[in-house]
Amino acid sequence: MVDVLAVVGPTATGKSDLAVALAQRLGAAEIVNADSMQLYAGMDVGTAKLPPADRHGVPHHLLDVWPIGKSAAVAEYQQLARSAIAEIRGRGRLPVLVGGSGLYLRGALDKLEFPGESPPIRARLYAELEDIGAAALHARLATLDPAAAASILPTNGRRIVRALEVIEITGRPFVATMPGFESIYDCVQLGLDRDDLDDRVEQRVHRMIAGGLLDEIRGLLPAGLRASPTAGKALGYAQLLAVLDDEGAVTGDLGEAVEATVRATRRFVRRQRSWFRRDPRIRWFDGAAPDVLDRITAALP
RNA sequence: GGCCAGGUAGCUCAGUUGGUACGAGCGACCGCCUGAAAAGCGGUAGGUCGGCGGUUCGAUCCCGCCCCUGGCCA
Repeated sequence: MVDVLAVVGPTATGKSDLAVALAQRLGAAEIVNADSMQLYAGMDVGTAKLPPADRHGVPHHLLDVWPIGKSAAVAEYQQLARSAIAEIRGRGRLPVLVGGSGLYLRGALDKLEFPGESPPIRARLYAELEDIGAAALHARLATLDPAAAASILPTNGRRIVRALEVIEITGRPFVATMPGFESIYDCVQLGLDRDDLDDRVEQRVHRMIAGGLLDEIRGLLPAGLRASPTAGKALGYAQLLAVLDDEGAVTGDLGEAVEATVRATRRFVRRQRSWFRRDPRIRWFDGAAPDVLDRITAALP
């Protein structure tokens, strides 16, 4: 058997349930979350976090570990994931990474090293971005690090800022291209997809609303969900927040917010597909096939 | 039945005082992504400008008729 298994793919394909079933069938397996939003405590309905009852006794790691106000960070996740993996393996059990956050997955599994960060420097750069615009910052990046500038579009303020930040704190060029697909573990990545995702996404969003997403958001308001740099930008949360006031009263067009969530989620599915599509190591399975589990176990080494 | 507004990209709408449609947002498709990644960013494809006829060198824009939609009046 391998060091670690990963169940990846776009949202709403059934990864969570499948992973539990797989863990049960394999035995001695534990799940490690690789979903950037399920890391947040309190975001349950809107992130489709598996309720404890549906985990069927399979231990889950890295759920609910970050407070709402925290800014998410891949590098931190990388640490958490790797130590969870090490710990599980240390007990002689198999870690099964599950999630659709592509960069997080690669951060956990692959030879990726994230340069440090400096909140003050970043804050200053963002202020400048606000001030002089992305094009001007990009011009500066071009003089400091032509290679990075060449691979980052002049309109992408966010990445330009990060590149300048890294250069400033490390004194070295910013490596703006992803490395090849090389894992630090002996691992197998199982990709789950299905062609009825547009419908499933729509149904799921409506189910979330029916399942109390609005109340969940209201409950997170005091914790600072609205001001939160990451959590408040999550699919569904951002769109609904836009039609809720600080008391949680609906002040806008709720129906439109729901539709916007569906659209944004479908777009997200597309982005996830184009991210995962490039990774030649992923072995794809049709999540809609009734015998996915059999097919997957049959394909395992 | 009469009056008014409107019929332009898959959708919602700009626009052309008659001379190759600058179209926009959303959607679709494709792609990028190293500490916010459910975020951020880029590219491409879509239009007989409701139909028919007329005026004109030329009509999506003018005229007539017709069809459709919404509203008002009766």
